[in-house]
Amino acid sequence: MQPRSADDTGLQVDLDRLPDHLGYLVRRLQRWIFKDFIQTLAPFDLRPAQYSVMTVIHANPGRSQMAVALALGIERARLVHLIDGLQARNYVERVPSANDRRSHALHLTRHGGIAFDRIRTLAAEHERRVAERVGPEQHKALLRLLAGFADG
Amino acid sequence: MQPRSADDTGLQVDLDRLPDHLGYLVRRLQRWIFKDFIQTLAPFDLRPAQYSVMTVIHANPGRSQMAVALALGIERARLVHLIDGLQARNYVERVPSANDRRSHALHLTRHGGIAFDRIRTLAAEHERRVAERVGPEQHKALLRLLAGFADG
DNA sequence: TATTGTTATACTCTATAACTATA
DNA sequence: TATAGTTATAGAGTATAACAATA
Repeated sequence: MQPRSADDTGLQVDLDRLPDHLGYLVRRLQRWIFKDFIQTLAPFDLRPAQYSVMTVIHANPGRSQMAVALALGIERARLVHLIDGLQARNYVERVPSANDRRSHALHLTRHGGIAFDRIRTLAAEHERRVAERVGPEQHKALLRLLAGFADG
Repeated sequence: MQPRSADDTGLQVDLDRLPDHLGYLVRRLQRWIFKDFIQTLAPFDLRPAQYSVMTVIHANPGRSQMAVALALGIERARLVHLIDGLQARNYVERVPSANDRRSHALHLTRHGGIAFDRIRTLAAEHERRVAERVGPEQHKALLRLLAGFADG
């Protein structure tokens, strides 16, 4: 085998000022976290966005798609497809709203509620792995530092 | 105008345990940061991934696409398109490698180097806005907490 | 046999615009 | 006029698989 060359993969690469950009660090962490979430939730084939939608519907039954979209910072056009998918799996139902015939009241179905119990268990397991990865103290510090940040 | 109804947008929405998930908080922060980055760099129409690639090539001229891809955690198939775009704008050039005829040595062009100087200025301006948004102390704390995290 | 760059495909997510039915 | 939901489109990013040239 040849000695590795000057432009080879094996050599260290200088990231220069990238680590001074919070966006760079945050993005890399987020990718790792999402990858672990998706793997952990693989038995339910549930992605982070779907989990956040189910969580909000579970905690706020009867709210409209707009309310959920605004709370999560998801485009309402995107939420349509997310709800479509969850509805197709019989996790979520759109109930005609009594007050405003334009909107739907969102609820978890019975099946969705039962699934959500187990989904939550896996999500908690995932979070333990995140804490382990970044360090328990760092995990607490990060939750505290980022608490209440809304990207409005 | 009617009083707002029970499932209306105006009411508070309970996020339940979402804020205990680091992934949720990190994702929302990352979206805000990227949005600001894209706006700030709009004069160059440069996105975060393109900026990271130019930064690494600038700091490590002559390295291969694989080396850059590994350093940034970008799929090599994806990097092909990123380099294509930067090359089409005459920011980056692929030079045939002397040692390994399979690979290209990546360099910023003269034009790319000049642009990068100004791009860096805008990126620093962006970072000041990030620090302002999360708070200067929190910004420092976050950089320290996330330093060295690699999503390998 | 393994690696580099490339092409191709599929899916997720973001961003917009336009349409409908209601308000 | 404005809003809720929907449909459609375009682009970025991720994940794979396969191929040619080269190691």
